Amino acid sequence: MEQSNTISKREELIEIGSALFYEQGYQKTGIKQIIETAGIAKGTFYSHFKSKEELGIAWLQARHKYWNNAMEEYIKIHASAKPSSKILSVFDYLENWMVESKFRGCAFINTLAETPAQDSLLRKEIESHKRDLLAFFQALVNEHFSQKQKKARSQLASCIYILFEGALIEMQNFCETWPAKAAKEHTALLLK
Amino acid sequence: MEQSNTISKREELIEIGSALFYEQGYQKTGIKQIIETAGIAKGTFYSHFKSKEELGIAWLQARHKYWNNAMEEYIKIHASAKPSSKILSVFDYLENWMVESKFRGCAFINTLAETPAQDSLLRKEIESHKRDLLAFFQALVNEHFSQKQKKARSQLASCIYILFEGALIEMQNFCETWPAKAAKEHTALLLK
Amino acid sequence: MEQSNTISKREELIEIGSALFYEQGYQKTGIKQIIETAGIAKGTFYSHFKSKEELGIAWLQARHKYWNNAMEEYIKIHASAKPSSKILSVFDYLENWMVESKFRGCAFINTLAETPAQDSLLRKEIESHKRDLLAFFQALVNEHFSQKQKKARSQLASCIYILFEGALIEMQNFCETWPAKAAKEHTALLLK
Amino acid sequence: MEQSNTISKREELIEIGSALFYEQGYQKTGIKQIIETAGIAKGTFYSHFKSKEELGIAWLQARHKYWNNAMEEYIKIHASAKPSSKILSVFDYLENWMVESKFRGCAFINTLAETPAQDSLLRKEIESHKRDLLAFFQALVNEHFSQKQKKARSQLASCIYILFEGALIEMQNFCETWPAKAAKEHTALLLK
DNA sequence: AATGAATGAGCCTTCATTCAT
DNA sequence: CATGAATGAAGGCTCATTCAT
Repeated sequence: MEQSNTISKREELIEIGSALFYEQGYQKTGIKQIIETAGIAKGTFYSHFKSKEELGIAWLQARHKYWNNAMEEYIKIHASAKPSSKILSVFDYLENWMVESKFRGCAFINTLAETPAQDSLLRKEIESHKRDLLAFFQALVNEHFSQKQKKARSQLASCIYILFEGALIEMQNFCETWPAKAAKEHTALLLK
Repeated sequence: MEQSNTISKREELIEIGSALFYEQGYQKTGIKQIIETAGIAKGTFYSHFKSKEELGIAWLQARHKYWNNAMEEYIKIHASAKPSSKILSVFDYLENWMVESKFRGCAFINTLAETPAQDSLLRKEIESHKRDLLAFFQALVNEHFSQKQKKARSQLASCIYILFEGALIEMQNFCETWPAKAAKEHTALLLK
Repeated sequence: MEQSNTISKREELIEIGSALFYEQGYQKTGIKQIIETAGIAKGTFYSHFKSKEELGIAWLQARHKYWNNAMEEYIKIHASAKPSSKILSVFDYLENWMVESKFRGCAFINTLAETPAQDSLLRKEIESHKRDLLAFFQALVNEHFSQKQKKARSQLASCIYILFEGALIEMQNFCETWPAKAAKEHTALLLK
Repeated sequence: MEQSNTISKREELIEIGSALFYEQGYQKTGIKQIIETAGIAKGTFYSHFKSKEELGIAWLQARHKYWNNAMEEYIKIHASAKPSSKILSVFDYLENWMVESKFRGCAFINTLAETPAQDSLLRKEIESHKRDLLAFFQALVNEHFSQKQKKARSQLASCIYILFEGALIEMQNFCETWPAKAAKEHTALLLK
């Protein structure tokens, strides 16, 4: 009964960690700040997570779900049923994201930049998230150009994906929206 | 006399810091490791740089020069005099960079990810470096499509720039070369 | 019915603790490692033992029984009925112990070294165990030299005991068997 | 000038650490307590020692010197020039040590008990200290029984050494002086 | 019995920087 | 110009124990 409207401490810690990791970066955010924000003791934190990295992974996994949901929700509202409309809508979503929130770029790419070790568990989450996004574009492109050859469609999806990623990082760099606009405009041409 | 073939201590520190910052990230690299690698004392470091950030800035400035030189050198050798050839050559340079060195992505983008504060001096260097790269593409696009309208040329340059940035980050993410190839292939179409 | 072939949880914990305490030392072994090895929760541990020290005491008590049994068993097999043979056999037992097992010295002496407080309950177990060993030698010496004076016999037993203890600690230190051999050889002379 | 009557901070830390390590044990003594006793900051400690283990080693090395000096000093005062007198005097030194100070047994054996890892640097110091002591007895035995065979002398020295070590540990265990007395008495017989 | 979240002091170590020498 | 001791906060993490469920 209680349980349904209360979030568990673990989930609360993921939420707190998520906000801090995203805003300040993974490295710069210490366990101390997390537990002080949560108002709990060190040991309590470590009864929920065996390490900082475990919270980091939980963060990225939660963010994966959250981000994808938000994107799909945006598309549902703003795009038509046509796959091309959906693809273009993703670039609007990107622009909207920057404008509407405390935008600090892509959590996954930021964490990638902080994580040199290729075999890090964080890197696994990052790569997996990005593979999903690429697959998302691929599926829509396949639908849009159903009669084209597989290779051509694959190249197109890659290109759109790269444009999306490039736009995302440049918005973070310049704190401006033109990269999203430029990437969208060009993607529109590609879909003709 | 001595001075001409000896690198100054300051420059040596920049070189050491550069290697460590790039490989491990700016945050993860401590002053201690830098001075131990250089074989000097704490105080000596701080007589050359007033803070870690100052070394960070010197690093990015040095890297800006180094990276641009390496790129221009690559173009000089591998591209023809035609601007379109030069542009495409930049994507080969990108691929070659990953294959030939301990590739850890773009030092500037990595540092951007670690540096939330927009007013940070590091951010200024990052933005400046990227503006230069964009301007570089713009100049070549202008030359290539000299009869087109300014706006169209500007959009094209932005698009190529975004493709380049996206390819760069995805190579780092997937540790594969296809993003550079895909971005180059598409850029080739844009230049027709 | 069940009970006869199942070990109780308490005994299982003593066994697990014993192995870890002996191998790693009392201080270095944490409750966490013990419960994880046992596959139980923190609270469960504390429903069986009111403190770490209580488990420590149970360990030493169990070890006392185990070690004495093993020694007596060894003597039964390797020594004749003569008390002198039994005494000398104890030194063989010592050497065999080191060779045949993951030898880490005497659990009691190791714990003594970790336990400065004289009034500690652990210290009581340690002293008691060692008094038993001394009494064991005393009884055999008494039997062997039944016509000698009490004081002389007491001195001899002490001396053999000290040789045994010294050999034990030096085997641990040097990871070699010569101390047992030397102590045995000398004890043989004493018994002539 | 100042320097000659001031002890360096490093030496002061070794002194403080030595007292605490000996009284409480190596594991139980934390860096926190050491720096609080010294009245310095954590970082200061780590500018003098790169780790706790380094202080531990410095402690054992200092104790080696200190203990040997004290023993030799004792012998110089209490023993005659005869090697047998010197050997017996060592057992008096042992008894005196326990009576005159806050006796906690042998720092080396205590640390051995706390240090399972055979390749630990602490273990090296411990073994080296004990080898020295054995060699010390050996030299005196050689002098005393110059006409005996090498093997016999070696066995005798080992035996005296083992008696000494055994007495030492049992004094710590029982908090009584009889082990030193018994070991001495027996050693006296051996030297006849 | 059994669970595991909660505690708070502690673990060893590193951080960037300052400053007297 | 160089040294390295000094700082104090913070780094991630473990400790033995308690207690509501």
